[in-house]
Amino acid sequence: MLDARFVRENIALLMKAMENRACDVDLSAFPAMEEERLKLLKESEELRNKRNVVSEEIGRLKRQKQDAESLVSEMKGVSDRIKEIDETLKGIDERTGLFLLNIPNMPHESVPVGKDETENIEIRKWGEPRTFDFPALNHWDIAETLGIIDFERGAKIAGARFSVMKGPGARLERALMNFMLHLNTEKGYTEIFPPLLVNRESMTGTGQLPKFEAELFRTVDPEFYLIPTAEVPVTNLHRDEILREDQLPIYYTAYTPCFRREAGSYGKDVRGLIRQHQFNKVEMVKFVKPENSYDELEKLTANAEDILQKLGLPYRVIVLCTGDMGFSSAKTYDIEVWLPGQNKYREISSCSNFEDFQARRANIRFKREGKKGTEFVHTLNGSGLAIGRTLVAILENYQQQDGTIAVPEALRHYMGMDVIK
RNA sequence: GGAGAGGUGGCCGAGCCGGUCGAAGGCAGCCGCCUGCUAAGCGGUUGUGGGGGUAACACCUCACCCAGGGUUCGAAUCCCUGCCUCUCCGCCA
Repeated sequence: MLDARFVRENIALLMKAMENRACDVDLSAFPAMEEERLKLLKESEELRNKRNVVSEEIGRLKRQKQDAESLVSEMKGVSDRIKEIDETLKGIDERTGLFLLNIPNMPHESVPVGKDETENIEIRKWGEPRTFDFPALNHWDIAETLGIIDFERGAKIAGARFSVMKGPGARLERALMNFMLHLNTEKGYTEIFPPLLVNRESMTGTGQLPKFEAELFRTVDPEFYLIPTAEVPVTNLHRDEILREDQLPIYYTAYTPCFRREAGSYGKDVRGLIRQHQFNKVEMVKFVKPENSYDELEKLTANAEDILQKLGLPYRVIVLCTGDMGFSSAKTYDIEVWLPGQNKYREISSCSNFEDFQARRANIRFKREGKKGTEFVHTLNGSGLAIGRTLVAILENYQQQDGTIAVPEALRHYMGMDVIK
């Protein structure tokens, strides 16, 4: 969320930013709405002030057993008027609030302007895509042959976009989770295992709601939302808190299952493990001081890259252009891993700086030593990494002619085997 | 699931037969005094958000005693709803 004051004072700047984002929110009505809101607010407050003063006077008169009837009836009118104004004000507040909640974040100045994913820019590449002297298979073919992923039964017991991991497949999933958590915690991230169902406030805090309701799974009675990423519960850990300066930066890492409706993605990645309603992910989340957040973004991205390097998986890093960035982000790097089965790079991590966008929504502040007042922290997060897609990358990159999979060196300890066969 | 108790400032804890309560007292923190140093002691001070105001402070004002409604001239205090915590019983991994 952006600051109401900022919006009304920088309307032109903002309209340009929204255009770059290919976002169609119409900001033109906002200044007039704000003017009206502030006018009513002032009137309401003045009346309240009057009521406070006179009510005190009434109390004094009554204690002295004097007549206060005329004042009482006058204040009755004042209270009615306040109620009336507040009613109107409440309507405007709701509209303003909803309006602000639906405006995406402002892109950072370093973000390339572009309309969609075709205008993202490659920043760097690591590793050479391996060449095979046999036809490289898709991970679903590899996995089904090895009997380590069962898509059919996944569909039977749950539905499309669900799958069952089995034997070494299940073990590989677990190995990756442990490997990533170990690596991240060694780098100073504190491990968190949060609730997987959260309330509406948490979803609003990180920006999923109110705009993206259709992408979330929800329980009915009582109402909870299933997390689409650990970003939600972990960032909301400090919702409505004021942190001390010396607590920052805070680094968290969390393994969680993630649940996504994938509404509107019909026909996309229908086969295999790439796009599932339920998948596992290890996430990294940071709370930092504003002046450090872009350095922290670079470090965060490097941490995610390190995992791929240790696994020996070729990848590239791209910076998303203004038109392709997520709603809450000010700047995002995507890391794409090489998939021989598809002969292309596919997203495996997304690292973003949200600046104070989420912090303002979730009311996460900090207090500087010796300074008055509070400031919003900056929040960041990145996958480190999406486990399902990492597993896909391993199957496809480490496949061997005989259909077996060489286990990457770094995982052997966790797998207790060198080859999946 | 049944029966009770409760949610007050950074923490503990009064107030809760409505007005003098942004809220006693204690602790912690900060500033100063005292002191050879530390401790003790003394005095002062310390919340958040909005609006206005200032070059910046100061300052003025509104709101906030879990949340949302209601009663009232006036609510931390009374009423209703929700959420959360705790105790006992039952059930369960």
